[in-house]
Amino acid sequence: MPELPEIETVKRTLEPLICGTTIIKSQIIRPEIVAHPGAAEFRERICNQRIAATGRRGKYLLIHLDSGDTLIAHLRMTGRMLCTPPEHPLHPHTHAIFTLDNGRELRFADTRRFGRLWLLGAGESDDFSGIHRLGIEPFDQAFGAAYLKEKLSRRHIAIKQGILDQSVIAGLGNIYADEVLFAAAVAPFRRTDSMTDTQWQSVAAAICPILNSAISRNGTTFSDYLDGAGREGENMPYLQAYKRAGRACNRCGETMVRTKIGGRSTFYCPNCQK
DNA sequence: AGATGCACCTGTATGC
DNA sequence: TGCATACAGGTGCATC
Repeated sequence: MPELPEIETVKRTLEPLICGTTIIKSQIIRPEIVAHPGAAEFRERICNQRIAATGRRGKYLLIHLDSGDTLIAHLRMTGRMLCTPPEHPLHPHTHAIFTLDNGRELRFADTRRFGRLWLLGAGESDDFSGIHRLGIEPFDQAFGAAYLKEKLSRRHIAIKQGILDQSVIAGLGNIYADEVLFAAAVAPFRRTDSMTDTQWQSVAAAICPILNSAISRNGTTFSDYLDGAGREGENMPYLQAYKRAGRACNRCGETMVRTKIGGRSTFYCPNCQK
C-alpha cells in the first residue's frame, strides 16, 4: 500500500480517534511482527500508556506516548493500522490489537506480514527500525533540485531508482515515483549521471505537488490500503502514469508503456518523457 | 562502495 | 476444475 501520502493520511485520520486515550489492554497475536523489543516486553510496556500525538517520518507511522516512548509502525505493502469499534469484524490477518479506554480498538493487520512494529523508549537510540537511514523529507525547506543533484548525479542509476532510494529522499514509492517522472516529463530509465539541470529542476519541482494532491484525496487505494478510520483513498482516478499502460498519454496522446526498472513495474510515456 | 537480485508472505489474475 | 506462473504499494541482505 502505503507511500508518504497514505501514511500521512493514516496519521491524520488516527489523530482525533486515538490522541488522549489510554491503551488499557494489548494483544500480540503474531509475535514476529514485533521487531523491537521482544513481543512480551512490547505488550507489557505499551499497556496503560496514554497516547499523546501521531506523527510520520518517510513511510513510518509514529504514535507518541506520554512517557516519551514511541510506537513505530511500517505498513510495507499490505499493512493497515486502524481504529474501530470492537464489534467491527476482525480482518483475518490481524496481528495486534490495542484496546483503548474510549471503548475502541487500534488494530494492526497485514495480509503479507511484511509490516513491522517497534516500541522505542524515551532517549533510546534507534539503530534498528531504518528511520536512522532515511534521507530528507520532501517538505523540508532544504529539499530542492540542488539537493537531488548533489545526492544522485554522481551515481550510475536510473532516475526512478534514485528517487525511490529512501536514504536520498524519504517517502516516494513505486506509484508516486512514476507520477513524479511523468509530471516532470523525464524518462524513468534516464541515468542520473546524464540529467540536465532543467531536468533536476523539473523532477524536484514535481515531488511536493504530486504528494500534496494525493494527500488531499486521502491517498491511492487500488486494493488493500485503508486510512486510520477504515476508508479508501480517492486518488486512483487521478493517476497519470501508474497502471496506465496501453492508454493514451494525457499530455501528448501517445500510447503509455509498461516496463521494468529495478524489478518494479514502471509506467511512462515513450514520447514526451525524455 | 555501488549496483543488482532475491527473499520475505499471501492473495489474485491469467493461461494452459 | 486444477495447476503453474506472474505479479502486487517495500525493504534488507547477500553477492558480484
